[in-house]
Amino acid sequence: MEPLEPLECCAPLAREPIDPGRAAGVARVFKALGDPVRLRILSIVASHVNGEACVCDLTAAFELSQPTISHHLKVLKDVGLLTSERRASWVYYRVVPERLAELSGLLAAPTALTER
Amino acid sequence: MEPLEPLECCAPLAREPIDPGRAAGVARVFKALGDPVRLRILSIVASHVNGEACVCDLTAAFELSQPTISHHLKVLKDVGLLTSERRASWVYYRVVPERLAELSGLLAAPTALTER
DNA sequence: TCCGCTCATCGACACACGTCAATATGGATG
DNA sequence: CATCCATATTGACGTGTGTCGATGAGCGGA
Repeated sequence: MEPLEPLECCAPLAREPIDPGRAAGVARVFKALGDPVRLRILSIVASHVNGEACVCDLTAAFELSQPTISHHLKVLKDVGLLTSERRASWVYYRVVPERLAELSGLLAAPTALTER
Repeated sequence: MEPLEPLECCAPLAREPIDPGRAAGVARVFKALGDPVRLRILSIVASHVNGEACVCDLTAAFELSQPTISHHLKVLKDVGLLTSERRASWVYYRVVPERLAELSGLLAAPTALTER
């Protein structure tokens, strides 16, 4: 599994049929979002003070084992939605806003034509 | 599986920790997007002339069996991303732009603070 | 150096998912 | 009614995924 892949970029889904290769990359990211626990983790981290949260903050928020939380964090990190930084004994996670913006842009526009 | 659920609505992920119940509903939609074939189907339908495509258009675009395409269409329809309408022998699918806009809004905002 | 704490990895298990061939359904046409 | 075409449903199969307990790895303090 490639570490991050160079960013999706640009054309919204409704503009033209998405390239199969790009579809595979984008699908990986959406698949990572396709789990309730991961969505909540992402939301907790994004809305946390300073925009970061340590693993202990997250394990405390769920009734799930610590390995399970760690697994979900790895999934989100592998698709570039989160980054992590070790500080002393703790590991802090942050969201990658550009990544969210890409996905948002992919889905945007088909309803009200933005310009024109 | 409930047919559509009343629409997600509103607060972006980064505003505050998402409610577990809402997370479950949103995750279902993202999971539907988490497959390359379904992403391509959605994109093909969205960018097709008149904003609609029949199943025959789609089976022609993939090297997959007709039941498989039909299955993916059902998944996308069950989460409210597509609607279908029978016209004579053909069934035409359209995207639900409001649904895409919801998801787009959920992911938006965390990067450049929109107001302020 | 040894211990305790935080987090990651491993191996196993049950279940969900994508795919297909076979079959059913439903409309149009003769 | 019989038949053909387009699409949906069913059942089966292999693979992927979420979860756990057990264990390993990194860091700081006594």
